[in-house]
Amino acid sequence: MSKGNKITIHDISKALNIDSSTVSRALNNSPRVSVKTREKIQKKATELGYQRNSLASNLRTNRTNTIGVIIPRIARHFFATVIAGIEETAYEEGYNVVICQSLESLDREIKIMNSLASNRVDGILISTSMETSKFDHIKSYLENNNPVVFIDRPSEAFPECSNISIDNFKASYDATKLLIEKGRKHIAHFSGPQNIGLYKERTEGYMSALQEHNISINKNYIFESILSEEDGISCAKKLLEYPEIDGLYSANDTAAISAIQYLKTKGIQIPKQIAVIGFNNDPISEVIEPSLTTIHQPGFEMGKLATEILVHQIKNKSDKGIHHSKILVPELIIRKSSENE
Amino acid sequence: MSKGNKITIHDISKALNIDSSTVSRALNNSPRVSVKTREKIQKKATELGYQRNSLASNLRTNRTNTIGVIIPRIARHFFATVIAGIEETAYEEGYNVVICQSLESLDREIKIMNSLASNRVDGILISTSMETSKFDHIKSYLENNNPVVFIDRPSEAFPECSNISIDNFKASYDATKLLIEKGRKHIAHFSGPQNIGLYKERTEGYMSALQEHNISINKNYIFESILSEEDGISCAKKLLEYPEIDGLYSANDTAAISAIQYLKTKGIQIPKQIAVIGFNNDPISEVIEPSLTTIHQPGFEMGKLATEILVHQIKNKSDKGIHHSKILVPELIIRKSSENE
DNA sequence: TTCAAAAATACAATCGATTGTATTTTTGTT
DNA sequence: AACAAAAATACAATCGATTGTATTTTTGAA
Repeated sequence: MSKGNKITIHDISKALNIDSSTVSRALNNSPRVSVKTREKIQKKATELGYQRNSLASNLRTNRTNTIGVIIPRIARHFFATVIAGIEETAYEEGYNVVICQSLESLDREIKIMNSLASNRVDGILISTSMETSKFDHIKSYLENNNPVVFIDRPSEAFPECSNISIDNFKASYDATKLLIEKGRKHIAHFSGPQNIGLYKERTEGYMSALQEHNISINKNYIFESILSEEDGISCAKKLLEYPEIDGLYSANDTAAISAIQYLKTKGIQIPKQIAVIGFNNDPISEVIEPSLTTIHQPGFEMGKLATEILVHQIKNKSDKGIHHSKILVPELIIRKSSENE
Repeated sequence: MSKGNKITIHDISKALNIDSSTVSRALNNSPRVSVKTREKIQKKATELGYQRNSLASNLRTNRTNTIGVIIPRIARHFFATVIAGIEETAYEEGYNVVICQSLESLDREIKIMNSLASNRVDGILISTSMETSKFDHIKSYLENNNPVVFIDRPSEAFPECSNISIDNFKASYDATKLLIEKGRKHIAHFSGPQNIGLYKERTEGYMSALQEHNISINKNYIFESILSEEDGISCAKKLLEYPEIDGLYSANDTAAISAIQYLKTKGIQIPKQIAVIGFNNDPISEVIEPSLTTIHQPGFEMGKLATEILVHQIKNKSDKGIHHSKILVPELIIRKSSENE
C-alpha cells in the first residue's frame, strides 16, 4: 500500500471477487448496485486507501469538470476579486478551477491556452494580455467546440462569445466630470495602451466629459504608458512641465498613487493644487494620504457572472453561438484626493 | 473538424496509412521514426489541428508534469511573490503549476488535496491553513509515495519532508530589539494564533528580546487574534487602555496598518507616541503615513527553492525520506514608523 | 548478388475507469 | 412450484496515447 502502487478499482474487484464494473458503479453510487454490495465495496475502498484516478475517468467520460482561467496577474487586487467570484460559483456548480497568469505576455498566454486545451478543460474564462492582438490561439480553441467567456477585456473578434465587462466610458466620464464640477480647469490624463479597448474607452470618456463641458482637449495633457508604478512617476515629472494643471485622472490606481507620492515629494499639495482620481479601488487607495478617489469595479460579480454563463454553455453545448454579454456599472468612490476640503 | 470531434493520433494514422504507434513516436520526436515520415506526420497533424490529449498521455505514462500548489490566499502579497518564484522554476524545469487557495479552511484544504491527488499531480507544495492541526490528508498523500514540500508554515509532523521557512524568532527578536534601542519601554505585541508555529516563534522572539534587555513581560500587552484588518482595529482599541504603551510590534502588516489608521483617528501620533513595526512588507506598508517599518520575507526565493527541491524529489523518487529544509533570513526594513524623527 | 546488421515501421498490450449489453439471481404472482 | 419481471451482477469494448516486441525494409560490406 505504501509502496506507491496506487490502488485501482481492479484491486478492489479482486479483493472482493466482484467485477470492476460493479465496483465502479458502486463508487459512483449507481442505483444499479445493491445497497449491501455498495457498502461492502466502499468499505474496502477506504480500507485500501483507494483514490479515483481522474485521468482515466476524465478520459473515458470526455469531461474534466474543470474550468480554466487565464488572467494577466493574480496579484492585482481587481483580478483577485474576480477569481474569488469565479471560484465561488464554480465550486457551487461542482467545477474545479485552474488559475493561470499570462503576466501580460502573449507568448505565455498561448502556451497556457494550449496546455489547458490539451488537458481538456471544459471551458475557459479569459482576460487577454496587453500584448494580445492576434487571436489565433483562441480561435482554434473555439473551433474545437469549446466555450470561452471574456472578462474585463472584451474581444470584438468573436461576436458569438460572451463578454463580461464594465462601462469604462461612463466611469471615466463621471470621474472627469467630478473634477470639472470641483472647479478644475486643466485636467491631465494618464492613459493606458490605446490598442486595448478598455483603455481607449477610458480616454474617450475623459475627452467626452471635457468636450461636453466646453473644455478644449489638450493633447499635451494626455500621458500614455502601461501605467506601472514607474510610469506614474515619470508621467508625473512630465506633468509638472505644465504648471497650470490642477486635476489628474489616471486610468489606474497604481500610476495615480506613485504620482501622488512623487508630487508630494516635490511639495505639490494634493488635492489643493492638483486633485487626483484613479481607477480600480486598490486597497492602497484607501490608505494613501490623501485617500484616493477612484472607481470600483465589481470584480466579484463579474467573476460570478462569467462563470455562470460559462457553466451554462458547458452544460448546453447547443447554446453555442448565443452570447450573453453584460456590461456592469462601476462605482465612483469619492475620497479626499478629489475634494476641495 | 469544427464539429468538436477532436483529432486523435488514429485520425492521423488513417489519413496517412501509418500505424498510430509511429504517429505517436513522430509527434514525440522519437529517433525511431525517419525524418521523412516524421515531417509528413507533423505536417498532417497541424493540418488537421491535432492537439495531444494529455489525459490519455498522462494516464499511460503515469506522470503529469504538473506541480500542485496549496496556499491560504493568492491575494496576499507574500504568497503572490512565492507563486512567482514557484512558477519561474517550474517552467524552467518543464512543469506546469496548478495554484489552489485554501482560504485558511482545513475543509477546503482537504478537498483540494484530494482533487490534486486524484488528478495525479507529481508533487505538492503546501503552506497549510490556519485551521490545519490534523494532517491525515497529507499523510495519506505521502503514503502513496508522493513528494510534499512545506513552505512558510513548516510541519514537524513529517520529519522526512523538506520545509522552506524563515527564521521567525530572529526576525521578531530584531524588530523588538530595534524598538527597545529607540528607547521604547512598554512594547505591545499583536500576536497570531499560537497553535501555528510561525506565530508562536514570532511571539517568542518578541518575549526573548524583552527579557534579554531586562524588560519584564506584561501579558496584558500581548493581544492575540488572527490579525485581520478588523483585529488590528479592535486590538488597537484595547491597547489604548494602557496609556503607557509606547511601542507596538505586530506579527503582520495588515493588523499594524489598520491599527495605525485607527490610532491616528484617535489623535495618537505615530511614531512619536507609539512606534510601530509590522511583518511582511506588504506594498501598503510603503505608502501608509508614516511608512511602516516591517520585515521582508524572501518569498520569491522561498518559492524557487521549494520548487527546486520538489522537482528534485520527483525526479529521484529514491531520495524520499531525505529532507533538505532551509531556513532563510528575513530582512528588517526600517521606515518612519519606528524612528524618533 | 547475397545476406547480416541496422533502420524503419507495424502489432498488440496497457494505463484505470466507464458504460451498453448480456447473463444470472432474486422476487413476487398465480 | 413455475415462470415472467425486476434486480443485481458480469462481460467486454472503449477513451487516446505509449511502448516493448515483432516484422518488414533498407543499407552496405563481402
